[in-house]
Amino acid sequence: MPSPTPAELAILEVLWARGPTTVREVHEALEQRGTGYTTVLKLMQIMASKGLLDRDESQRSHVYTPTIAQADVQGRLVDELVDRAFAGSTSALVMRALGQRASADELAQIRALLDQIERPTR
Amino acid sequence: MPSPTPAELAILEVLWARGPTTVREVHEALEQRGTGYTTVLKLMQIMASKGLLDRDESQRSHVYTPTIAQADVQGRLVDELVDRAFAGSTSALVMRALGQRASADELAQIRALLDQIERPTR
DNA sequence: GAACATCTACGAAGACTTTCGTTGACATCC
DNA sequence: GGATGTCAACGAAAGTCTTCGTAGATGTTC
Repeated sequence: MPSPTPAELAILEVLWARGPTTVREVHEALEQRGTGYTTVLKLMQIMASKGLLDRDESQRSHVYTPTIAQADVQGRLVDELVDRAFAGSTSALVMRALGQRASADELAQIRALLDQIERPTR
Repeated sequence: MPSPTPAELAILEVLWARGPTTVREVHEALEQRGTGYTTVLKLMQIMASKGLLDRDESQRSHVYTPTIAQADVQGRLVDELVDRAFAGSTSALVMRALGQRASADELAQIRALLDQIERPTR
């Protein structure tokens, strides 16, 4: 299954947030982007044919559902970036990200995650 | 300046590793990919016209140099991914990355970085 | 200097992504 | 049941990315 393109990702975000959704609803959610209705429709049809979405045609307005979890897609995209731009080093990516846009709160969150990974609850 | 495409990034990696380089050298470095010589040449010409590379034409074999630092490109790509797939949350990306492929060594590295960020040397 | 190799330049082709206009089917409302 | 609105389907267009064949210029070798 291919990774979603940027426009596909925007649609997936809506579906992940709302659950099974019609084209109309997705289009309304993406309105600020200015993408037309038929554009969203076409993209979702393509995504269904790629296997990124499931389609329920029992109603006149078809209802679409993502076939992949958001976490899986995020993980895949992270892996791709690590491989393409960080020579496979996850820590290199993390350190670049932290050095760049991390607030104190975020740093604390990450420290907590490290604690949790290294000292798993029993 | 636009972000490099995947093929452009592969070329940039060679240039960052070797410094100013001819097309021939880049092509040889990318040989395992199977990309032809003229493909690499064309890409590097396009990159020069985009401003991603500088070109020294004083020799018959032109010598190319990146105009951007690797760290800058990595930072940009991280920012783009954070915006596209993590709703702008750097820590969400970091936590996804850590949960996924981080070895014990890498976790220790990151913990050290956190220490350094939060307790800067004076 | 003729043959050969190397290099740049150019154009074009194929794939993919995103866009939307148009059409026809279906539903709803007076 | 005719007008209006909503929907899916389809085709096509424009843009980008990647690829490479061919041609012409320049250098090298014998």
